[in-house]
Amino acid sequence: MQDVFSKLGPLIIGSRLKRMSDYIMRAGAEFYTSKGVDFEPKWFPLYYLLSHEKELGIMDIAQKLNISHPAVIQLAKELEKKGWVTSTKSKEDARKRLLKLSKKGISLLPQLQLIWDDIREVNRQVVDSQSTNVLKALEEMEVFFASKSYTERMKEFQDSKKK
Amino acid sequence: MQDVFSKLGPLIIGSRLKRMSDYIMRAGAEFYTSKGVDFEPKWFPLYYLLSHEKELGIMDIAQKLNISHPAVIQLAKELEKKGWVTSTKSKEDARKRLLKLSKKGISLLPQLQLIWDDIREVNRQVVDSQSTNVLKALEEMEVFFASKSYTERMKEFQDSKKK
DNA sequence: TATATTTGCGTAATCAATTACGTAACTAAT
DNA sequence: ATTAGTTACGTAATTGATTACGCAAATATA
Repeated sequence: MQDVFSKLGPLIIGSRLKRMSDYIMRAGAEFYTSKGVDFEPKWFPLYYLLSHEKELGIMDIAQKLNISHPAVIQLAKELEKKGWVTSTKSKEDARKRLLKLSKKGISLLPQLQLIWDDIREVNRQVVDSQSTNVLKALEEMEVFFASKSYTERMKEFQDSKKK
Repeated sequence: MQDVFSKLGPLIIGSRLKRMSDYIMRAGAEFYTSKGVDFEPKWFPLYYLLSHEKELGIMDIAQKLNISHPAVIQLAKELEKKGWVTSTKSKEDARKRLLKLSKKGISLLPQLQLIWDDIREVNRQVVDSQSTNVLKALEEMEVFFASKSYTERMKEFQDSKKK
């Protein structure tokens, strides 16, 4: 976006965040491809999460990743197809299907780690270049909305105007 | 996301930006609804752009908004259905279809302005609450990547490691 | 002027993720 | 022990946006 939107400032925080995130995600995808690794950025959160936990149910994952449970099912299906993830029925709770990395999935980890290290490094360059740290800003926003949601703040502002 | 990801830092800038943008956009949608206005946040950039220009071709818009041209066509279709946007064939260039706000679309503007003012106000609260300004951080990122793309920086980092 | 290339637009297919809905298993309350 | 309510999961439909493709008009080139 250009001129017209520069004046908008706070009005379009959402759109601008989206635009930047799209940009970075796309570049990430390119990078996996350039390294000849058949891995997609959208798999990262689930994969990474599973690499740090023995096994997790679908809903647990959905909550931790803050995505819908059908999204988890979909991602899991793809990773199972790759042979990197397996699932077992829980013995304590027959409703639960537990996901975990397969041996093959675990054995891929070191290779991915190298790539993640590179991504982390370039991202760090970004952050280091900034006088205003985007991660810190995000952190602050998250805290801000955790204490009171956007919608609540909207309501309160509305009310305050009426008086 | 929680614990597991907090250590990730720079690695997941993209995902975190996306998460926050989703959150804000969703809240925006809620707000229009609560005000009883039949308007969706995704329409904002196109609508706002057209409110500041006489008329624009599909590709011009796609570039200005940094979205694909089919996306513009789709959005335009929706706004035309609402009766807020009309289109005419360009006389200078028979390939071009020019979009502009209809009278009805223009007459809706004042009402939308009020809502946008409220959104702007709450967004300003966010920014004002921050010791680290998210808009400034985004601005810096945009400049950073404008001077050299993410992918280029990746390549350079790869090369520098080889030596 | 004829031909090749580029540009603007539209449609179709695809993708990633969501909401809505249904079913089965567990839990709580009587 | 039954019943009601909740939770976990799966599928289907929908949404929003993209890429791929094709056509027609404009532009550049021979």
